[in-house]
Amino acid sequence: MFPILDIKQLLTDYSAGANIFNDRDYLSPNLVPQELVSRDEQITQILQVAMSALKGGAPSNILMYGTTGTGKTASIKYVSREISQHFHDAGNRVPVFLYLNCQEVNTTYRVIAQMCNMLNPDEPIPFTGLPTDVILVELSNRLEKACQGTVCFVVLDEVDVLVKKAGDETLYHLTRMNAQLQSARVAVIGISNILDFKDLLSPRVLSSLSEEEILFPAYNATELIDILAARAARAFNPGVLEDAVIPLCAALAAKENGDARKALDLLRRAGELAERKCRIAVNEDLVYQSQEDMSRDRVQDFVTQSPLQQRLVLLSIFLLQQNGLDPIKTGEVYATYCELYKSIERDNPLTLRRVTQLAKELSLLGIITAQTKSDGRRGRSTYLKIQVPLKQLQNTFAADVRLGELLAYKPRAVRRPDLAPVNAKFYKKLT
DNA sequence: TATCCACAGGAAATCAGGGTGT
DNA sequence: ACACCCTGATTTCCTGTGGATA
Repeated sequence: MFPILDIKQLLTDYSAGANIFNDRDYLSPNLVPQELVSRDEQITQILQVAMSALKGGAPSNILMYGTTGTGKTASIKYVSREISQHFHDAGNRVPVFLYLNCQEVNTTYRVIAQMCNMLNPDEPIPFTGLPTDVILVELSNRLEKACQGTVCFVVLDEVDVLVKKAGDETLYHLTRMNAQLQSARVAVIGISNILDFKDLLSPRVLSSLSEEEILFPAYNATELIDILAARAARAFNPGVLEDAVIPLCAALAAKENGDARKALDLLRRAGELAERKCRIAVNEDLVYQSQEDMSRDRVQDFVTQSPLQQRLVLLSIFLLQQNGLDPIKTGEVYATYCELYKSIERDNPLTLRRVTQLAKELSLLGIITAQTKSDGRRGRSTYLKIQVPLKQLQNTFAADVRLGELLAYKPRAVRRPDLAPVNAKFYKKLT
């Protein structure tokens, strides 16, 4: 017989816990609050530039910088909401704000197509197939129709991702758009997470895009406390947060680059944990636990969602580290990857070039560290090391249908450390 | 001090898979 | 049916490099 799940008991337990949340949406990083903490200066700047364009001046393009969770996106959304409301209330033509996230929309074609679709959803542009210059013409037609006599603000969030991937051609087209338009005008607002974004731009784009630059510094712990307190007052029911909770979330997030998004996430998770555990209040312990959960979930999500090749590369590094190899060099990782790959697939493994690329991606995600060092005559290589708890990775791999059984595998580099280091000829033979 | 190792990583090409208009 | 387009993943080709060692 299966044990019988006592639903009634669970329900009773659950109801006995306090009602933690009043409205958890207030802890969502996507919510644009009524008041933005510590961003008056930046908001004023955006507003000035935008209003000058709306009064008929030549629209200036804006570049906004700052690391993740410093309020860039929230500020621009806040300003666009206020401006739209203002023009609406005054009975004037409301300016158009097109918001695009370049993490998702990351090629010239897609940006232009997406803008077209936002301006006129009734005639969708196919997601591939058409030449880019054709949809550029279509875009200027649609801008002319939709923004007659007013300004279209094109907000390109995470614009650095777009430029890194597709170059600055998109920005070039957009900043030149005004020359072709009769009654509508376009202003580009680029939001970048990296501070040296301008280095990625060619001079022809740089001069027009960086007409106005606005810097968003990281929040310090005090500012984060203000932000959290304002949100928590609406998100939680009175009395459920212990006093130390908000300062702790703020301190933990301040340590990690002053990321408000992270601070909010931490607070929300702590609340959810209290709810699940039927507690009557949120305390420090729950915050620490949530922090652990966040790191675990991040790794788990990555491993379960990434493609086979990426998982194999991570597994190779894991096995080498698990078996005590130190340091772990790219060459050994590649050899191990090939061994693993051949044991589960018949066709060719990836080349070394691609595997180094995948390893680089792992290090960008913070799952491993990669440090390039020279061993003199024994060559130059990158030393890799896993940054998350090995136990955590082991559990995640163990649950992987395809890779679970490979956990017991001992890489050649571990079995026969006496063998000569792998070299270019060796790789040729493998691929 | 010139050499040489074991890669790093940029650039361009290729491939397969999804489309388009005529 | 055909010529042409866009995309993401990958390969191919290549030049560059830090520093122990001959």
